[in-house]
Amino acid sequence: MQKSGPTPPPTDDRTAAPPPARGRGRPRAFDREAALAQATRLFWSKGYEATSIADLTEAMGIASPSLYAAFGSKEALYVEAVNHYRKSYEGLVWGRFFTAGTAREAVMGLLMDSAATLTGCRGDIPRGCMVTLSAVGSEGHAELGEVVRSARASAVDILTERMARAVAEGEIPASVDLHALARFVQTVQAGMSILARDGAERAELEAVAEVAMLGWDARVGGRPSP
Amino acid sequence: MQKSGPTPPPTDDRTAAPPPARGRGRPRAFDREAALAQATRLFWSKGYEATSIADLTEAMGIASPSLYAAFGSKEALYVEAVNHYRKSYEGLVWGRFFTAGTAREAVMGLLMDSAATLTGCRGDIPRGCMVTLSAVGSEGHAELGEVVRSARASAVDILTERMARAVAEGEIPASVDLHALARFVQTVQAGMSILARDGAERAELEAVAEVAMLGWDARVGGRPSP
DNA sequence: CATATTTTGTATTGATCGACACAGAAATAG
DNA sequence: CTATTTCTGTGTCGATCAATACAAAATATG
Repeated sequence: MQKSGPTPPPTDDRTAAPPPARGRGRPRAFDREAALAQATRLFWSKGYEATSIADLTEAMGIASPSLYAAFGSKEALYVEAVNHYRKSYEGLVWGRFFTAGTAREAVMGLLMDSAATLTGCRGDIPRGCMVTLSAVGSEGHAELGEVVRSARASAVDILTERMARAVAEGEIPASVDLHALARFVQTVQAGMSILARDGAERAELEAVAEVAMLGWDARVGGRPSP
Repeated sequence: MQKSGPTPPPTDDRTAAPPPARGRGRPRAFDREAALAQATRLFWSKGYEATSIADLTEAMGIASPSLYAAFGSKEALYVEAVNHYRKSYEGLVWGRFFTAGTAREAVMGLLMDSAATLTGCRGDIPRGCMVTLSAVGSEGHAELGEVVRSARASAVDILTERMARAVAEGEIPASVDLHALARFVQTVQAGMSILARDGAERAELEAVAEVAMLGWDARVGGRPSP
């Protein structure tokens, strides 16, 4: 028995479906991406622990063996859901951040778009940020906690990098504590997720963003830090 | 059979142990308050869903029938735990708020004490605010959601009332949007809980609080809102 | 003392959890 | 066609969930 065959690389990397090559056996009867999107929405609105396999199979329109064959386990499905969330929805919040000409406009755009997106004003999506709210509820699941923690860390990294560029371009004085400023923006955005989940309206969060930008201006445009 | 006896009022109100009158039967072998404190810590750090009865009985040092006899159900125990949390720990965060002479000092004290308390720098307590973090994870438990939601609402009420007093005393111009300002402070404090749960240090949150106070100053001390 | 009342410890309850066995169905390969 | 491979649907696995039944133990009352 020849152990050859174009065995596609054993797919050790999670979250990546092997090239969509159509295999040999019975074809899958459901849309994997659509099912993943439904699972994402469910995890997003209910959290990891509170979402059961029964909830998932009902929302995804498949039976549990199909779920396990396609995604492996509940934890692996959650990891894929987080990645799907980031690819599909983070642009709503971070879009203007990357196109803005100044760091101030970038942060302003981030907070304003957060106010709109997190309150569900961008179509029919759950309230709050899936990654931010995963800070709670992923206790006791080390691997999942690491996934969402690194996602949050990347956000603060992006903020810090953008501000460092602004320093290099002369927009922000070199004396400003960029880490504190990035943490401040992260704090406001994280708080927005909780307020939004609690029912706060878009206009309220926009007013919060405006006050936050006053803090930004005072720190950046004002005198060098004490 | 005479239906008399000094039946203490039927204890319809939850969370209130009837006057510690020693009843007739076998005395309870554990300290109800101490057991409640342990349950509070567990709910606080793991959340409602992720905390099982087995976790609770182990931490409280009792068997499940004793738990149910003393507290009624998991939901009722959680409600008592939230009240215990508020009575025992909210003072660490809100203490200076009520003794401060000005609204600014009150808010500054609130945020600074939050930075210290939420990072566990006030003794051996879990990170983050139990009430804030309950915004997530109490989905699908209507009654519990209402308890923690009203607790959060009372926080923003307290903030607004203090600011209204400051307006009456001339500290804050009447033109300032108090609701937006209260929401801003609530947002920063809520965000701090998430950052703290994520591992942020006290000094980082204090730096965040300082930037937030710059926003306060710009809004309150600055020109009347645009 | 005897009796009533309450708690404790052991052992379960039915329900639900995540995950899977198995056989039939649907496709490709030879 | 037959053989092989893969997916679907039914049914169910052991573990754990929240919540109790039951009887022995411990207190108060009479």
